[in-house]
Amino acid sequence: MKIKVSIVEDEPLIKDGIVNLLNSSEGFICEHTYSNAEDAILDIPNKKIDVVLMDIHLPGMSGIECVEKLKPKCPKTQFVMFTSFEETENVFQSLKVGAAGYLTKTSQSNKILDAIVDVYNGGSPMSSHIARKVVDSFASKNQNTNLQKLTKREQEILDYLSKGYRYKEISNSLFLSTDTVRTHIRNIYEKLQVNSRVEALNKVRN
Amino acid sequence: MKIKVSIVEDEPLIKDGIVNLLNSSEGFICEHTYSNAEDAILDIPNKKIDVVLMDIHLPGMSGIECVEKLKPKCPKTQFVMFTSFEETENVFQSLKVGAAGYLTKTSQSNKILDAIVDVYNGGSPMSSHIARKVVDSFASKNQNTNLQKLTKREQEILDYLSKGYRYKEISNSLFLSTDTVRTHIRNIYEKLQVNSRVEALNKVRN
DNA sequence: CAAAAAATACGCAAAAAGTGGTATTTTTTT
DNA sequence: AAAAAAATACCACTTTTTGCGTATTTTTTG
Repeated sequence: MKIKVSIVEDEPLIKDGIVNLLNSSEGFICEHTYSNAEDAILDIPNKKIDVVLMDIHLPGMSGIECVEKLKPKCPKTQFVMFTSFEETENVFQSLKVGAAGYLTKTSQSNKILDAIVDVYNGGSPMSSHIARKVVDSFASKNQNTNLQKLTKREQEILDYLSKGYRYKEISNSLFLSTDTVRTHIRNIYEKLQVNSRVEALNKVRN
Repeated sequence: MKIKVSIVEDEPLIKDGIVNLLNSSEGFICEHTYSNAEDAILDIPNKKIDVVLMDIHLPGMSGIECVEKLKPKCPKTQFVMFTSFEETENVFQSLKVGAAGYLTKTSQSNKILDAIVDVYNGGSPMSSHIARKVVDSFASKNQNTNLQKLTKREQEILDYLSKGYRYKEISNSLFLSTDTVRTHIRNIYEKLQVNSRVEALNKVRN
């Protein structure tokens, strides 16, 4: 089984280079290529492509937008961004909209093939620097200063609020009177400077 | 400038091995070690450690919890998890609570030193497989099937709900009657099978 | 063009949430 | 031991949300 690869790249030299590399390597096949995002969006959903190499800088629609549109239509297809330099912010954005990894255009042939096999097997090829950005973006949400203002009990009750429980349901769950629950909630709102559940949750869930 | 490293590991053989490796390598120094999470929590905040190697499986409190407690107190210190095998779920959890990367205990000496330098320089050493898990966890939030059930207008109104707006505030913002807003919200709840704002938001915000 | 979907709107009633005041007991901190 | 903070509880009142029914106009789709 060969890995079916497509490439979206406007520079013919680079595109042809990659196509040659793929078709002359064992285990890869590249039959469809596109020189802009618009064409790719129209055609890729009709082919069953395993891996798409996507240039970030394209004429017209960017490669990032292109992934954003394509990924929902082809959830099984893996997208690997193809960048000139290590453009941290762009790569980061790409991962957010559904790309699985990225490659720099200066990579050596074997690195490129490795990366394609890697995404195909469920990995995310990326530098450790980008990896850190990604890790940070979902780790930071822990030490929430607003949450720390609340007492244990208040945090517990807020947790029930976040599940959509009613006062009565909370009081039953915690064996308290509803009035006590109301008091706690009033204090929570006071501390967080809000006047409703949703606002309170927004304050603690960044 | 040497990189100051600490290690939290209950197995003396492994711990001593690492300490030896570090102190006999150029650019590293390891003066403080701990054989359990509790001791580490008490002492590490007092030292200015650059990188902590943290075993996941410790007697008593786990290494994951240990990072969770320590990271807020020492935001500049980088934590690298130290695992026996590639335990995907545990590593993933560790990253969530503040670790920057991980190492397997079977790594070769030079890989270990490389990883320490890497985190110290702002990278996140990890396999491409773990990287994918991390990427997925923050990318998935896009094609939310529940959100897709809603019409444009309904999504727009849900967006206001998510900010804690009242019916009146929403209708004023959109130049609608509050009754129309109510109807939309009723339909949103119907489609999402919920009976309150918070529940609706939970359905679309995974 | 006909049918379906989406967006608009009104009314009534009940349930839930939010506001304000007050107070006692338990736990923690100084 | 005294003071402060946290957890508990009750009452009265207002505002907001939710539930259910119905209906017209506009837009989209087959």
